[in-house]
Amino acid sequence: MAGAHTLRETERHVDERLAGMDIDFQAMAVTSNLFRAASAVRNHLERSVLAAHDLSWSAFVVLWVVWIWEDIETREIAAEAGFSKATLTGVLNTLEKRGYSTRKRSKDDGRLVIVSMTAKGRKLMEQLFPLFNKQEQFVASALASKNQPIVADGLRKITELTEPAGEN
Amino acid sequence: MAGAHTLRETERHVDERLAGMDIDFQAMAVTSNLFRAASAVRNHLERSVLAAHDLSWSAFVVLWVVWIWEDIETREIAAEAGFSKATLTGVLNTLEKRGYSTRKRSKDDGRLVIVSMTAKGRKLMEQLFPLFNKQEQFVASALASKNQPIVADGLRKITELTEPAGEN
DNA sequence: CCTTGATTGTTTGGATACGAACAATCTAAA
DNA sequence: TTTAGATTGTTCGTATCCAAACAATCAAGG
Repeated sequence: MAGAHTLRETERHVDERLAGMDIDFQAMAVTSNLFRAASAVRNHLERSVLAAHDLSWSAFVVLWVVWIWEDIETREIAAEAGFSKATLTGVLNTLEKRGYSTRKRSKDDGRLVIVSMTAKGRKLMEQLFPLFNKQEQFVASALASKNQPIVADGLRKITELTEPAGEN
Repeated sequence: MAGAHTLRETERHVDERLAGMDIDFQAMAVTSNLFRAASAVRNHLERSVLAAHDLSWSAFVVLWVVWIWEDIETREIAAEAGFSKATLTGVLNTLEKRGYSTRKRSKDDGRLVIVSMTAKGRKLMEQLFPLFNKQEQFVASALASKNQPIVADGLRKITELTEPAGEN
């Protein structure tokens, strides 16, 4: 369990504190459960898959994006992975130091940097991702199969609604 | 939109790279959308509600837990809020410095520390939480009302499945 | 009473993340 | 050609977060 108290205890305290305050409890449940789930799943995946390879969460996300897109511009990686370009610089330094990826300047535009995967990086992902997906299956197994698309679509709609247009 | 590419583009690339690899795409969608949504919603709530009061995410979570439970032990706060006791120490220092909460040693057990809210902290939450909940409503409005409990329950089940027994 | 082991909050050291400032580069208008 | 503004990746300073080590306290058994 998450907290030291049961759900029912928590509900009672919340109801007391918020009595007469016109609160949307259903919406509250959606967001609070969203954060708990994301945190729990991230920890689970880090421990069950990434820790053995000493990979941080963001390092794995970057590896994934580069693996899928191959020869991708760094600005695109930042957008896909969902964090700032400052953070990306550090992660790429680490990955490059370990020999998983390489950087080269774009010939068409001297400002851009293109990231590629090394054979070593590709090998890692070919080994790692199936294990990762096995754990994703475990996570999704908490849901009835018919509910999985409903949850996935709902989360995607939430993302689209709340995500600002221009990131970085 | 999240990335620089459309969903359809991404799907095509993913399918190519993972051809013949026996991947559960539905489970992959659940988890990847989970992280995107959590990150987007957190950013949205920080910008739309917390930034005006210069409150970090964890500071708000701690305020919330203390507000709901009143005179709560720090170990319980950490468990409810979902982060380490080391982090909690720093957050409580900040909140105390701003006059939102206070600490006192437990009389029953000299190891424990009890956290209480000040009148100033209570006032802040009474003003802040309704605004916060309004934005939670906005977030949940991405879902059809009948789907909101399905998503909330699904996320709770995912949390229970993946969260380890003893935290901290 | 004394000792051993467990528990709790804090401190410390290191990893991670971001905004702002910066240099290099491109674009477009004069 | 020259100049002014935009864009991109990196650097720098700062904030956040955690695991491990630590000191204080409690509980239990002799």
